[in-house]
Amino acid sequence: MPELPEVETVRRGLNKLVLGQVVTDVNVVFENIIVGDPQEFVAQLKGKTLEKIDRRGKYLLFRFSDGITMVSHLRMEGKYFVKDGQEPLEKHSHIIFKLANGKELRYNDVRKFGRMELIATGHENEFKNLAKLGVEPTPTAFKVDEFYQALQKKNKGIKSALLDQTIVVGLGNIYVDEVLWMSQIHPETKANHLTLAEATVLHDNIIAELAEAVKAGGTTVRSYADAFQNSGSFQFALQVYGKQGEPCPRCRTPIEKIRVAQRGTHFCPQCQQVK
DNA sequence: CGGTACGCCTGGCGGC
DNA sequence: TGCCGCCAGGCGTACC
Repeated sequence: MPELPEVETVRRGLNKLVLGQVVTDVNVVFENIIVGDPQEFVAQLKGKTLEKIDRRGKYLLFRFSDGITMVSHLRMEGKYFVKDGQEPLEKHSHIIFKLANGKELRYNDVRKFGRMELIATGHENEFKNLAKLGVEPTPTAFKVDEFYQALQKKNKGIKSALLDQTIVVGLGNIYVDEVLWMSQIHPETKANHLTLAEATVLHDNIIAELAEAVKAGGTTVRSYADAFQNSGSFQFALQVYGKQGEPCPRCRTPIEKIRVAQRGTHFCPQCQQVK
């Protein structure tokens, strides 16, 4: 489900709902969600206080007392709900954190792709999935000249390069199609063929687009919901994602859908041409 | 090393 | 209506 704006929206919601709560027990219904030994996972978290929730790229970092961080990735369909412990369990709730106030933080994931893992706070970069992440898409962390240099080293399509999270984090299949359309760059253009001018436009659009989507509470295409079970509203701002056959908002040429890097890819064949 | 293909899962939808 | 194949916002791993 989620790209950076959706993960950030979930993070903000959870920070309002469960901060300062003590975990009294954890019920692991589907063990494959947990990386490592599920019993150890439960034992480590019992009695710990949730102090805050951070985010790195699309990963949520739950900061518990005693230097424990729970790294949680929602992958395609993961969601967190906060429910009263009395309420019946949803069909796809796989990990249930019981809280001292009688509520439960429930992790729900139809496709069971999400993963959770405990690490030592401050040692994030010893975990290679976190260590390989690129910069956050903010004006302070994400610099045009570094972006351009990184693209020069990538001998693959720009869409694939932006999806792999090693240059800049946060873009997924929806927002990458949107920013490439905004920047008038074909998704199969080799990353190392972009000019500095093109990279600059793309850089500015990535920052602006993700910030706008965060402001809108994310995008709901299928099933995304934040911690309050609200859906976002940014789907109303999408220009090309899911718009195949509809006229390009810029030139009226019908939007096409093709497969790039094994992903459904939407673009305007007139405005976005391979160079 | 860097690049691409496939597996992980369930459910919804369109076509027959 | 029922079944089947395809598709889905992501990542990690295996293999070249």
